[in-house]
Amino acid sequence: MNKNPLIAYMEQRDRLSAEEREVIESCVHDVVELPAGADIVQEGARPTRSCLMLSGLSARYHLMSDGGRQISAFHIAGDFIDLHSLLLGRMDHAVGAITPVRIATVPHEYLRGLTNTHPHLTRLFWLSTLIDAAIHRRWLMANGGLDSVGRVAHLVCEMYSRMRVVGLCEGNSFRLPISQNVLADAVGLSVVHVNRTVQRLRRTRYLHWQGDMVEILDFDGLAGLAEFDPSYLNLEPEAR
Amino acid sequence: MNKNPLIAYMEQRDRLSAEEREVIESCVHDVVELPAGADIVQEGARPTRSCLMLSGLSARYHLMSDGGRQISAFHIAGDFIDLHSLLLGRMDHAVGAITPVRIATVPHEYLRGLTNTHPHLTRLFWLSTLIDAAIHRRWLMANGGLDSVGRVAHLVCEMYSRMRVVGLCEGNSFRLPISQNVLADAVGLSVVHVNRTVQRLRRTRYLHWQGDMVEILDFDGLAGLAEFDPSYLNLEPEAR
DNA sequence: CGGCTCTTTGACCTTGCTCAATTCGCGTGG
DNA sequence: CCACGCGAATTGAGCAAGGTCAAAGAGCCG
Repeated sequence: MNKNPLIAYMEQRDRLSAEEREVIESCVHDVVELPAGADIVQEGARPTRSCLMLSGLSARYHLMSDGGRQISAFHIAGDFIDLHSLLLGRMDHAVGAITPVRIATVPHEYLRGLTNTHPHLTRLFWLSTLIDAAIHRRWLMANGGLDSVGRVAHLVCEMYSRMRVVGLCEGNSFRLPISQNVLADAVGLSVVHVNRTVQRLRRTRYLHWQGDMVEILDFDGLAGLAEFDPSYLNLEPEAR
Repeated sequence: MNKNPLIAYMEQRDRLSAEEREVIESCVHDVVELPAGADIVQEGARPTRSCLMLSGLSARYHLMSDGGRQISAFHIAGDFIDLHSLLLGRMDHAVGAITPVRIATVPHEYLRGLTNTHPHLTRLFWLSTLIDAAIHRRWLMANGGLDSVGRVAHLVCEMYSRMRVVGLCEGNSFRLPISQNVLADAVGLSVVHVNRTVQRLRRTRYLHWQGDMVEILDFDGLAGLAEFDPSYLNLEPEAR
């Protein structure tokens, strides 16, 4: 993965002109590294830059009054994690690094400038936030309508599908550096129950899940449990 | 409410030029009425027009394999219910009319044209989809981290806050034409449990809820149950 | 080795689900 | 005016998925 992951992300969805590729390339300028556990953006902040993930895993979350943490999305290389802060004033949630991350920070002025000069690129940026919203909807479906096994299976299917696009899979295997604690916060279950659910999932033989490594053995089987249909990820190139 | 509700929606978030107001006005052209229960957009469709709610209540939903329906958002006057179909190819969910609705349908070509000529308006359209996403996130928080009372209270707080903006409240009262069946599909609980939850909510004396009519008696009390903070709705005008 | 986080297990409890029946409001046809 | 039908609201009883508490392994790093 030498290629800029945002270009990979975009080209999975539409065709880019040479100039557009250059513009995107120029976004990767101010690169920052943060350790696992660090907050990339804090809830309530009013960022003046947006962050593009270059590597690692991060999560959007919100702290509940009982101390619990609810995760509403994971972000991997190629994801613009807080592009929405360009137009939304205050951050209504925080973004934290799950693993060590490398991110490029892009000034809002620069992005706003692009919206005045590059309509097509603007639509693609917009698109990426729309896909985020589609993912949120899917999580609502999964967390509201599936049992614990389905929820976890759904997350695995989604992360697998998204990681493939940006070249983070080897064959049917990928690293999912999500502890069961974090997993629990994402699917809205207790750690104990997540643990038992993962064990049940392993017993299905649809996947191997050992530590960080997940190998998909029967994607269709897994997708069946999760009622997973990847079309919400908009992985087909199309004129946008 | 003679005013175009989309203009009310936009002006709650930013200042509009006279020309922009005109452009928005011109979107309300092809008006359609649909009865309660009708599908406004079907899952899997590839719309060539987007729908703007003028009146009534609609819901985005997805049918689960067990026949259940998971609702991921409600839409009221002023909401662009499938603006995202402009850039996303296939609808990953359906939108159904909960009450009879009046909608304006706007051709995608027209909207796409605006993205080429009106950057500020484009940002505002983008903004409206970002607010939708913020609402999804909030629902994820509520449905994942609150008990049944909190979830229902959250929905009430949100609908109240949103309806006020577009002039659908009288004092502290508003119509919430959502049957307990529909409510159950939105908060991810069974009808029976929703019924008991609503009764518990009534006993708190934070609200009067009789049939369709909800009167908020103690918003802060309700917001406390729901951990509700309206800032995610971005109700403050700001240069975007 | 010691400390730390993550995983796993057991026992018991609670919230919310299912099934089934009753009631209520309201509009329609007789 | 009244019986009837129908969807929505309500209630009761028993069940089950998932939560809580507590403790024991496992893996990893200094």
